Amino acid sequence: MSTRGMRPDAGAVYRRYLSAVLLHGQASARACDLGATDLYALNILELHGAMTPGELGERTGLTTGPTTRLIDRLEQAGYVRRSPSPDDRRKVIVEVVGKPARLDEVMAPARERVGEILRGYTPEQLDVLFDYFGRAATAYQEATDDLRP
Amino acid sequence: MSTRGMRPDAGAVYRRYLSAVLLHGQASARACDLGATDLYALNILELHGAMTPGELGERTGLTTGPTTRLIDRLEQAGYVRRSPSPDDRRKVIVEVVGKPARLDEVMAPARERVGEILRGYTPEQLDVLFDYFGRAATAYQEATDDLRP
DNA sequence: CATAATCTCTTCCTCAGAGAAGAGAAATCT
DNA sequence: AGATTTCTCTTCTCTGAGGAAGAGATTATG
Repeated sequence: MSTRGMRPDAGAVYRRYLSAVLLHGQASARACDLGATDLYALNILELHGAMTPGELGERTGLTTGPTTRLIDRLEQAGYVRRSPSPDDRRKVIVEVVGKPARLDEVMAPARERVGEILRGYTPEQLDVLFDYFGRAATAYQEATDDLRP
Repeated sequence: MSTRGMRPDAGAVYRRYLSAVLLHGQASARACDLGATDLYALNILELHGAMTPGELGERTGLTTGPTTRLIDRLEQAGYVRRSPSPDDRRKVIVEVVGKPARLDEVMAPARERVGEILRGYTPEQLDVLFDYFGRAATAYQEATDDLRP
């Protein structure tokens, strides 16, 4: 790739990168029979930490009924655990107890390939990359939060 | 990903980054009422270019019936166009005719934030980042292809 | 040619997942 | 204490996506 200044195809490169990452994520979810909403909720729980069913329902956009059954599915599959809230006995805390093993397995080839790529960079270049990863993660997280109406 | 020799939290940083990107993608799709499979198919068409319903069905893992209706939905919404194959009159070519405007709109805040971040790097650092984007896109694409059984 | 294979599309059926409404338990407010 | 509000969970219903089987059209094969 030609990399001089702000190259004119920067947007195209980034779009292709984003599409490839998204497609791989979707394909991975499919490969381990995880429903779209279920993985969505798992991602939320991993990024924001444990929360109540109410908040999870709000973030997923589901009403209380589907939220309960969503948590049932995740709990059944062993990805999530319900525990009583210490300060409010009506509430329940939902926390991730283990990433789907199958998902890790399915994503392993991609991780290996990315690892291979990263090993090709110098420590200084890796500093740049991981600086970007950290900042971009926050940026996407904020942008996602802003999407909630 | 193997993170030997890198900063100890490299794996965690990368996982958070990946989760944030995936979650934002899912949230964006939701925000414009695109079904998970529909967006999946659109991503495939964008990354691999025009193809026949048969190949699209193979890549999405759908049988012919659902594939036809998937294309119907995308065509109805104006994202995709059917045209007859010139060399085989049984075949149909499905091609992306326009990215969902609403999706672009929904993703704009994230793009703006990422653009802001990228503007903070020197040209040399941008070289590293876009070199990575290009390589990683190919890596994820290959890993996704390997997922197909 | 005639038969088989290929490709898309249609039809019917099934079922997971989402909404609505309400019950029960617990906290909060007079 | 009694009343209201807040949470979670249950039940019922329904929409919509996906699978199976087959029709129609076209191409390939013997």
